[in-house]
Amino acid sequence: MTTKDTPRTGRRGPYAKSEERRRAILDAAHAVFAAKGYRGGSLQDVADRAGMSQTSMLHYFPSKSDLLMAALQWRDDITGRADAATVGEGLMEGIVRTALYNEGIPGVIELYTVLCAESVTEGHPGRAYFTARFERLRTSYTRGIAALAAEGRVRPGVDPGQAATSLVALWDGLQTQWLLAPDTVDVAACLRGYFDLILLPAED
Amino acid sequence: MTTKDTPRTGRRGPYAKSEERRRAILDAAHAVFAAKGYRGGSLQDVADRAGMSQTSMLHYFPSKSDLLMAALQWRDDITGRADAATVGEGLMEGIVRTALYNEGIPGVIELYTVLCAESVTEGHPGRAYFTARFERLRTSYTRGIAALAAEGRVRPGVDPGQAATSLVALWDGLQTQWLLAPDTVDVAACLRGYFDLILLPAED
DNA sequence: GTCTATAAAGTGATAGAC
DNA sequence: GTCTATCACTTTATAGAC
Repeated sequence: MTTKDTPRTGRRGPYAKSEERRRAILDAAHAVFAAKGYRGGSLQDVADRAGMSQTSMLHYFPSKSDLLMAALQWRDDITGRADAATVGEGLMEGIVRTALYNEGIPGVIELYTVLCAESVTEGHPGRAYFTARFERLRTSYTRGIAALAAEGRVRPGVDPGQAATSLVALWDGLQTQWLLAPDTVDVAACLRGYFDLILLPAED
Repeated sequence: MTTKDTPRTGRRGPYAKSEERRRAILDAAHAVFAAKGYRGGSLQDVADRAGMSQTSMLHYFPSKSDLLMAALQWRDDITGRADAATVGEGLMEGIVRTALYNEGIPGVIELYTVLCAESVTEGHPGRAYFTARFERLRTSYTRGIAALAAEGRVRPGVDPGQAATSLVALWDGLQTQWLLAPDTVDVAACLRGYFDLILLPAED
């Protein structure tokens, strides 16, 4: 023991507070990057919103790119829990339900739309993240559509891989148009329309 | 005559040079904004690429946002001429041909993809431009699909407006995925796949 | 029209007191 | 852990000589 004893019950105090701080920072980073993009949003903007100095914030996330990656991962953790709710649900039902839910949280859509396109620019720290995300989505949807095809529920001539890529693209593109014209574009209806095209009417 | 005479044949000299300069600047701006986005690209970057000082450049375009709008308009003028070539061609043929052509000029796709998403951020000067562009595209494609529907060439149940929105969204989303994984994503094939879904096989 | 010089503000990041 | 102070740099934009 080089320093004075630490009471057992107090151990988690600082950890809990530290976690709370991290959470506040990530929440602020999410809002700032969604509204201004990664390049357009500054550490000062995030710190102001989180209610602390910019240097204190850097104690938790040592660089701006660290903060971006942490914000993206954090959002994944949250939406990952929501995705778990789709177990047992059909591919189409899960996607349409999520699209409807997303209309209530435009900040999340804005974050992904803005950062995704920004990530294709020179030296953007989010590029690997979005590349991997797209690969994962394409693989997942291809499996889902192939499973439906095995049940004979997919229109003949539809290629599962191509339909999966198209479904991801359609969803993202619709969200972009929706952000610019929310009263004109109906994301969920268009996605349902696409499923109506690739799926055959139920047999029973 | 307050100053010395201007020879008639020399009149267009300075205008021609000025136009050449403007063109070089717009070309550089296009490349820089495509590679780094509007917020990520600086006036110095553009000036360096155009081969002049940053202040000289501001003589032609007095502010950064002026430069962005001019670059967008300039590209419209060029692609507008290419679009004129689609007159008399079918909607699908024109779109697929353009998509194939675009694969050869990734910088153009990058510019639109990056700036379009960036334009939904706070106070972005390109927002009105992209909002108007989407409205124009949706209207144009809706007309094209409705015309095909009138000929009985569209699958029953397909709504022209919804299909037009979806077509624009699909194309944009495919280009984003293509920029991140050009060897995996086939934009033209997916677009053809969508037309196969909404169009009926030819009768003859 | 083009330049140098510079203003005026903001950037991400570091040092070190407390 | 949190702060002030500050570094080293970049940003857009202006003033004015030539």
